[in-house]
Amino acid sequence: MTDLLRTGQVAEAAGVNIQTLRYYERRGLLDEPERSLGGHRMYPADAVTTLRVIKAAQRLGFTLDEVADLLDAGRHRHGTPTDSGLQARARTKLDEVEARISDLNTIRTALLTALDAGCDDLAVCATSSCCPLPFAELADPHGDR
Amino acid sequence: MTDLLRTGQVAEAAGVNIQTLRYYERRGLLDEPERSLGGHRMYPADAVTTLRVIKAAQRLGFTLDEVADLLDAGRHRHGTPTDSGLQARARTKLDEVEARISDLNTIRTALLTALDAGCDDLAVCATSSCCPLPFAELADPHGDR
DNA sequence: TTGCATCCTGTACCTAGGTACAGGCTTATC
DNA sequence: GATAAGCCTGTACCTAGGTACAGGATGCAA
Repeated sequence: MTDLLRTGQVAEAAGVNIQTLRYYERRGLLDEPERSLGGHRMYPADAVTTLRVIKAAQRLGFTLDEVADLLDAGRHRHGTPTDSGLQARARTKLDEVEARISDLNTIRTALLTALDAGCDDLAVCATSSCCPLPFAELADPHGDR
Repeated sequence: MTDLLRTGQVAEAAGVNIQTLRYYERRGLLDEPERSLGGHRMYPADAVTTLRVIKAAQRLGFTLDEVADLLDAGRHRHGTPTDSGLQARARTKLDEVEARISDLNTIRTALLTALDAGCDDLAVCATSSCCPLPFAELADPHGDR
């Protein structure tokens, strides 16, 4: 009952779009807030904190699904000693990030090689066996961050 | 007239989906091939090479738009001495890749920090000022490879 | 000539993480 | 009570790089 915030205030405070709030609610990242008699959402102050946590986790490379999981794990653990799985998940994510860095280093090396060799036309390089560019190998361009 | 290939043969040889061939044609990456009397596409053998070049450039981190540009630049230069712009573009791409690596290293450090500090619940960390996780800073999660 | 594999076009769908818009209702201020 | 700002819902759209499907035509071998 104490100082509830309206959608616009929460969005402003957390630095996100209003639509994003509703999107996160749909995705299960944000609890459904109370409503005013007229149906307007009324958020407790800690919704802003939750939003900040979501943004921080995203910056660490977690997808929204993973963040939802993480928040959920934290919530269903009031009383139990510790371990929300955050440690394990962070380790997994660290592995992913390191793999990605390693891929990018491979790409970096290939680009340096191309610069070094003075490659000037891909179509030509592809047929002149002297070009050092790897036209078959190279890490899977598996997208993602 | 010499040994033209059908869609399925080209796709198979280059290791891509048939739909992808048509998609690349629409995007301007692949020249429109000749057609049989009945309207079936008939590709020259070097279409396979072009596809391999496209895939290689993608692995180097170029988007399809950039690859289209690169191929085009190569084509409109039959006769001129050198410089298709590949060198300059490779340098630009190298910068992007290095920036991405640096971002990921920042993320990596943050994850290591969280592991080190034994952080166990994001929601708790966010409110306990002793948590070393950066809830505001950190590189823009700018997506992309 | 039959039959089946291959190919054609057009259109819709997929992931991820949102953003935008239309049309209408609520809240707050004067 | 009027008016403007803010909020509601539902739905469509965006990027990037494809993939899938329906319904019909073609190519090729027996």
